[in-house]
Order: sequence, then structure tokens, then C-alpha cells
Amino acid sequence: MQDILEEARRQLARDGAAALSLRSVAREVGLVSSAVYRYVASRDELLTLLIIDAYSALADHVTTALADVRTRDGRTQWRTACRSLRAWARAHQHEYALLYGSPVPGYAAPQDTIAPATRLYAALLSTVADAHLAHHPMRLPRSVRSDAELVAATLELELAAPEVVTALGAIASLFGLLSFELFGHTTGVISDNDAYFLLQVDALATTVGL
Amino acid sequence: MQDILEEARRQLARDGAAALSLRSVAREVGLVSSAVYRYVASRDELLTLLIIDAYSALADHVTTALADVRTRDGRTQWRTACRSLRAWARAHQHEYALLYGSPVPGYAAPQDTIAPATRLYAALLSTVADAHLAHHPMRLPRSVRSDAELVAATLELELAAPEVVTALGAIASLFGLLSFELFGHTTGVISDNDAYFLLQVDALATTVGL
DNA sequence: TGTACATCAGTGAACGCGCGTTCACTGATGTAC
DNA sequence: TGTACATCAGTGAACGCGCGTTCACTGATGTAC
Repeated sequence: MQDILEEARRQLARDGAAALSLRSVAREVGLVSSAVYRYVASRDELLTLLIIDAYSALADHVTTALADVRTRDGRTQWRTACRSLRAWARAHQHEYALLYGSPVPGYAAPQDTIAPATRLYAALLSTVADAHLAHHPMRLPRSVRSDAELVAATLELELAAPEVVTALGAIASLFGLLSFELFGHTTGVISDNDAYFLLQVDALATTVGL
Repeated sequence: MQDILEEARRQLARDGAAALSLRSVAREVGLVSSAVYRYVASRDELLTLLIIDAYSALADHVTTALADVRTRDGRTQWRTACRSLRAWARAHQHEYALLYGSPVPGYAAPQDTIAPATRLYAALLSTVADAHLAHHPMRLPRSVRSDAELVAATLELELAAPEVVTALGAIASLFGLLSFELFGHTTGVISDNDAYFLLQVDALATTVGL
């Protein structure tokens, strides 16, 4: 089982989710194709395992980066989280694409992927938890307000609704920046992706009130 | 040729790029599979045609929406552009995924896709062209500054480098928001996607100085 | 201590599927003298 | 006006490929009496 997962991870990293097949995993691991079904019910289940795996690895990566900086400064934390997120994404492009790119056609993500996915958001939001937003002229519709409050409650964050909304916006921006870079939309436009990313991350920190 | 493209568009819209095959297009259009090669050199070329097509359709959509509002107010323009972008994306999810989601494995976008892709960015940036950014404490590294200046020059925009950078950030944010929504990352978090999107779009307008 | 049985990982063949691409060809339409 | 030839859209068969999944099976290992 360990072998199968390892090989599947390797193939995902090398060729992407679309190219992942039970048969080639079996082949590489020295089994006949049908033997894999002793361990995994279907291709979709394998994919689910890999997705959970990737979410967890990413969350671990960011979490330990945050633990390592040992600072109480929100901006530094935010910067650290963003940089480690980007580092992981660049090192695991296919995994990133699997998690945050186009949904795999015909595959419906089961409930089990939610919790590991949430860990990253929790880590990111925690870095802005002590941001002091001078003033929020943001008037929230009831629906959005209650969503935001639910997020804060679920993640046990001491943030008011407008702050949560702002922070969620910053997270979406972050993934927008990453997806643009990793999916090739900055090619020919941005020459220095490192500097550009850091600049934007700092701008987001400011927007968020850090 | 027209028929082939139409059918390919239809299959792309229905099943996504991954499921698009020359054989099924041929079948549906009433040709034998090899006959398609009289019109299209390979599957990749067909994909390229569809990508160019989609970029153009999207740019058209946003451009005409902008032309229709007839306002000189930047914020209204920005809002209009964002809303029409989102409307198109929601109505053409697979096309959106093809353009802005994970890159198709083994497919390298040729030069021909750049121009049509640029039209949208030009339209978006034009809406912030007369934004007045009170003050930009942004210190730009040389590399980023020259990239930004090149963008402004290429698109013939009267924007200083820091403003371009801010605007590009807003565009990335926009796509981050859209991708999150369309790729299912707001499910269970945001209940009222319409309101949430508009709120964030307005926040971006403010950030950008509109 | 030895026999009978159950468990279980892995095998091998098969089903049925769809794909991209090539190639020699037919047969209708258009063109040139 | 009529014949000879060229063009060109489309055919049909084939190559070679890989896939997910099922199913009856073997043979080694472990367990119970």
C-alpha cells in the first residue's frame, strides 16, 4: 500500500493528474494491474488519497515555516506564509494544479478533502488575526456577514466579519498571483517573478491592515 | 471547417478540454475520423483554435459590456468589466478552465494565443487608467519597474509603474476570486457568491484608487 | 505434533472501450485545350 | 462542344496504443483443533 501511494505520488508529480493511471502505477510497483484493486477501490479513490495527501503536505509546509520564524509580527508571518506557499507550489506544480487548478472532469471531491484543505486557510488567516484595520467602511450584506462570522467561528479566530472578508480577499489574491505565475500567464510580462510576488504580497499585507 | 469548429466548441463547453477528441468531433459532424485531418493538422492545433476562440469571445464580451455602459466613471467601468467577466466565466466554465485553469498536459500554447489573451487585460487595465492613486509608497525594484513600464507602453496606457503594478495585482485578485468560485473552493464557505464577488470587486476598486 | 481449513496477496486472461494518426483509395467537380 | 487531366473532399481499413475494471484462479501463510 505504501509502495502504491509512493509511486502514485511520483507519477502525479512527474506527469500530472491526467496522466495518472492505475495500470502504470501497478506496472512500476511490480504488480499486475488487477492487484492494485486489493488496496484501492478505483482510480477516483486513489486520486482522493493523493489530493488529501497534497493538501496535508502543503499545510504542513506552511505551518512549519510559520512555526520556524518565531515572530509575533503579523506582517512577517504573512510574508512567511506566502513565501512558503509559493515555494511549495513551485516545487509541486502538478500537485498545485490538482488542488487549485481546473477540477478533474468527472471527479467529485468527497467530504474527506475539506478538512485537510481547511488547514492551510486556517494558517493563512491566523497570520492576519492581529491585524488592526484602521476603519472598515465596508458595509456587508447580511448573507456575506453571516458567512464571514461562520468562518471566524469555525476557525476560532477573533476577527470581525469585515476583517474576515478582507482577509479572504487577500487569500484569493494570493492564489490568483500564484496561478497566474504557475499556469504561465506572466510569461513575457513579468521577468522577475520573485520580486514581483513579494511586492504584491506586501501590498496585500497593507490592504489587510498588517 | 465551420462545422468542425462549432462541434468542437460545443464538446468543449459540454465536457471540457480533456474529453475533446478529434474522433468524436468527426463522428458528430458526420465525417470519418481521418477526414478531419483535411482541416486540422492535429488535436493540438484544434485546441489552439479553440483557445484563441475563447479568449476572443471573452474579450468581446467584456469589451461590449464596457462599451454599453457609456460612463466615464472608472469605478463603474471596473465593476462592469468584472461583472461581465464573471458572467462569461460562469456561462463558459470549461472554457474558463481551459484558459485560466491548469495547463493542458503536453500542450504548449503557441504565440498565436498571446494577442487574443492580451485584449482582455487591456480592457481591464483601461478601466483603471484614470484612477488617481493618492500616494504610492511602493518602492519598486528595477526589474519590476521596467516590466511595469513595458506593460504600460505596450498597451498605450498613461500609467506610472506603481499604478500598473497595483492594477496587475487587482487583476490577479480578480482571477483568484473567480477561480476559487468556479473551481469549487467557496462551496460551504460563501453562500452568496454574487454579493461576495461584488463586495470584493469594490474593495479592489478602492485599493486601485478608483 | 500434525492435519484440515480459512485467509489473503497476487495472477492472468479477458471485456470493451476510445484514442491519434497514417495511407492508399474513390469519385465528383472544375479546368484547359 | 467535347475530351483529358488535375484538384480535392471524403472513405475505410489499419496500426499501435493505453485505459479501468471484473473474475475465476493459485499458492503461500496463518490458525484451530
